[in-house]
Amino acid sequence: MNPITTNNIDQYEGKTVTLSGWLVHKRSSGKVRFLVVRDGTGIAQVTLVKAEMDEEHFERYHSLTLESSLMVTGIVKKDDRAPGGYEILASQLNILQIAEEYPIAEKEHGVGFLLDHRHLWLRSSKQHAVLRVRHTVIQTARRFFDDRGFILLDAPIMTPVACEGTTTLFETDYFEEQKAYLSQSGQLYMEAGAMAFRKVYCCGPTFRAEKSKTRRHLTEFWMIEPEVAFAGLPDIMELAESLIVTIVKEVLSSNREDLRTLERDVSKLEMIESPFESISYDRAVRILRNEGVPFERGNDFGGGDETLISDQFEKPVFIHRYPASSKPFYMKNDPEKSSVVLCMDLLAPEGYGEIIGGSAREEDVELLSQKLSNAGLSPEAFSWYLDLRKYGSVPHAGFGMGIERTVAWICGIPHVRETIPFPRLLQRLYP
RNA sequence: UCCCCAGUAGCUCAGUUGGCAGAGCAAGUGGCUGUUAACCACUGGGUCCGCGGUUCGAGUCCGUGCUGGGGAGCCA
Repeated sequence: MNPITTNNIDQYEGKTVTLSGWLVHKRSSGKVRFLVVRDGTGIAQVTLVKAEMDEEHFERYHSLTLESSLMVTGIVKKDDRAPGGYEILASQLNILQIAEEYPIAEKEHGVGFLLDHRHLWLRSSKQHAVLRVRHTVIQTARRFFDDRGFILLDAPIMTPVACEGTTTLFETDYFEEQKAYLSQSGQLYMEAGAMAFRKVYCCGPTFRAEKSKTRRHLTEFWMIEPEVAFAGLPDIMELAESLIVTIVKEVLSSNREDLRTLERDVSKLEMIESPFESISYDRAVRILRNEGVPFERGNDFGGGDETLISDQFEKPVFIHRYPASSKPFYMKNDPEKSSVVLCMDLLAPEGYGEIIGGSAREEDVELLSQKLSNAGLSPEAFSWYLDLRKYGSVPHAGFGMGIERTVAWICGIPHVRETIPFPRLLQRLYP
C-alpha cells in the first residue's frame, strides 16, 4: 500500500502517488474541478483538469457526493492556492462508494442533532482536533507514570459494592441473585496494588448515575488514578502538579495545529508552570465571602463557587484540607486538626472546575472501621479493604485525574461531551 | 426532583394583531479552465412535536403530554 497521507504529502513533490480518503468538499469551474479530500490525517486538494486526464475519470466528478470514499492517482505539486500548500493533479479518479446524502453540512447544526450523529460528527475537523488532544493527554499521562516506575494495574469495572451510597451507582445483574455495580473509581483496588507494587496507577472508564445536567458531567468518564505507598499529601500534590505541567507542555508541542483549529488562546496554557498556588479550604471560604457569596463553612464547593475561586488565579490552584464531614470515609484526618482531612482538589483555571481530587488514606484499621460505620457502610462488605490495614499497613496517598475535564480545559471548549468519542449523558445512550 | 428556553423543509431559523407555509444552506439540473463556505440560473422538497380546547378561522392563544437544550440541586 502506498504510504502517502496528507500529513506527509510534502515529501512526495513531483512524484506520482495514490491518495485514499473521503470527499469533504467539491467545487467546479467548468473544465477545472477541485476536490478536497480527507484521509484521516488531514486534508488535501485534488485538481481535476479536463485536458490532463481521460474523459471517463474526469466525469466521475459529477457522481461524487459528500463523504464518498475514493482513491485518486496523480502528481503532487506545490501550489500556494491549495490549502496546505500542496495539491494532487489527478490522472485517475476511482470511486469506492458513493455516499448517500450526508446529514452533516459544513455549518450550522444544533447540539442534539450533532450528538445523534456522533458517529459521523467525529469526522469533522474540530472534533478531530479535540480527540487528538485527548490522545496526547492520555498517552502523556501514562508515559509520565511509566517513566516514574509506576505499574499499570487495571481495576475491575464490575464491582460488588458501593464506595458511597447506592444512589449514584449503575446496577446490573450478575448471574443468579447477585448484583454487580459499575465502578465509580479504581481507587480502593489501587490501594491494594500500592501495597503490592509500591507505585501503581489505573486508567479507565468510571460510571456515575448522577442526574447531573451540566457542562462538566458525563455518566461515563475516564480517570487516571495513581496510588503511592509511603507517601503523604505533599507528595501527591507535587506529583499532580508535575503531571499537569507535563501534559500541558506536551499538548503545546504535539498539538499546535489542533489548538489552532480550536482557536484556543495558547498564551493561557503557556503560563502553566510550577509552582501552583495551594490554599486551604478555610482560605477558599474567605475568598468566596470576599466575593459576596454567603457560603456555609462545612459544605463542599458548587460549580459556581469553584469558578469564583479559580478566577483568582491564572494557573491551576490546589485547595486542601476540607472538612471531614464533606468527604468520603477513606480519607485520613489531619493529625493537627481532626475536623479536616488530608485531601486536595486541583481546580483548573477559566472555570473548568475540579480536574484532580486526591488524599492521604486512613491507614489505621480501627479508625478506618469507625469511619466506615459512621458513613453507614458495612465493614463486612469492605473486609478485603480492611485487610490492607492488617497486613503491613503504611501511610499512602493517591489521586484521580478526570480525563474529559482536563481535555476540555486544555482545548478551551465549553462542554465535556465533545472530549470523549461517544459521550454518555443523562438523556443519551446513543449512538 | 426543580427552574428557564426551544420543537416549522434534510439542517439552521424567520413567521407581524389569530387570516394563502417562508428564507439561507443542503439536494437535483444546466453554465463556467484556478476554486477556497466559489459563483450564476432554474427545479423539487412540509404530519408547523402529539393530544385536547377556544374561535367563522390556530404555526400563532389556552391546557396537557413527549422530546431536546441550558441551569440548579446532586457530584471521592
